[in-house]
Amino acid sequence: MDDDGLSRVFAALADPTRRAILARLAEGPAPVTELGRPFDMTAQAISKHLKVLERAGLVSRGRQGQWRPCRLEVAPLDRASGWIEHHRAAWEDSLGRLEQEIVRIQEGRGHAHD
Amino acid sequence: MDDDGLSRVFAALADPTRRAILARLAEGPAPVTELGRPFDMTAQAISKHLKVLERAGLVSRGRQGQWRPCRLEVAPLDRASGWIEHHRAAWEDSLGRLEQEIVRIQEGRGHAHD
DNA sequence: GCGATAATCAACCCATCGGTTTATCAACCC
DNA sequence: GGGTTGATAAACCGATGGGTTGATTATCGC
Repeated sequence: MDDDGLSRVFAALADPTRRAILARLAEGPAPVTELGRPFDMTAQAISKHLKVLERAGLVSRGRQGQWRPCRLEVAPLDRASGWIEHHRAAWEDSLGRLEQEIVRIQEGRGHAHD
Repeated sequence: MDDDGLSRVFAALADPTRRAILARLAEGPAPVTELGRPFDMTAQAISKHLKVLERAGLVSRGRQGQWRPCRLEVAPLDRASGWIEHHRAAWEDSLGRLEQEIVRIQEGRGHAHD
């Protein structure tokens, strides 16, 4: 995978187990074993998923005795969502321009270059 | 990769080349060669990227003579962005509940169970 | 100190990814 | 028809991804 930040975030989101972990963390911090409980998967696998999420900046981990509580970090989510929204908006705009273009043509002025 | 829709969308977004292609398509439809022009990459590689985007539902392709014009499809972007926003909102809510909890404790009522 | 629990590290397996090269198909132009 | 251009298909390659087993570290409770 590519090592730029946005790519890491999207790649981290591209796995249902990791999305479920994030969904759980959105309800509040939790230690690793609790995060892994719903899944039919070894603790090591969960640990790997958490490392992916951590490298993407989506979770941060504390240390509290023998537990390593995980917290959701929203900043990368914002950047991801921001990228999507930005380009969706650009698409809407280009649709708008196309509409105007059609209107201009229908008004008999041909394709615009004013 | 997992074959559920959201995973395909996020996986498709997890590559800078594909994001650049989508960014270009947000400005309006384009044939394959034009999409590939900015990249130091064979046409076959671009074709593969487009297939990934198509399987994710992010682009649709027409046929117009020897060209295959590609269009951006926003519906999957909406679903992706929707997933993110939904869980970001859940996180804000849980922060809000935590704040209220703290207020309760500071008011000397201990941790709430009323 | 000792056993149990939380979590990670390391090595390995197999499938998929991103890219290439080579070959093929389809449509245009003369 | 024949050559050129647009686009894809197929086979291959090195790297990475998601999962496992086995061993290791650290902390708790007694």
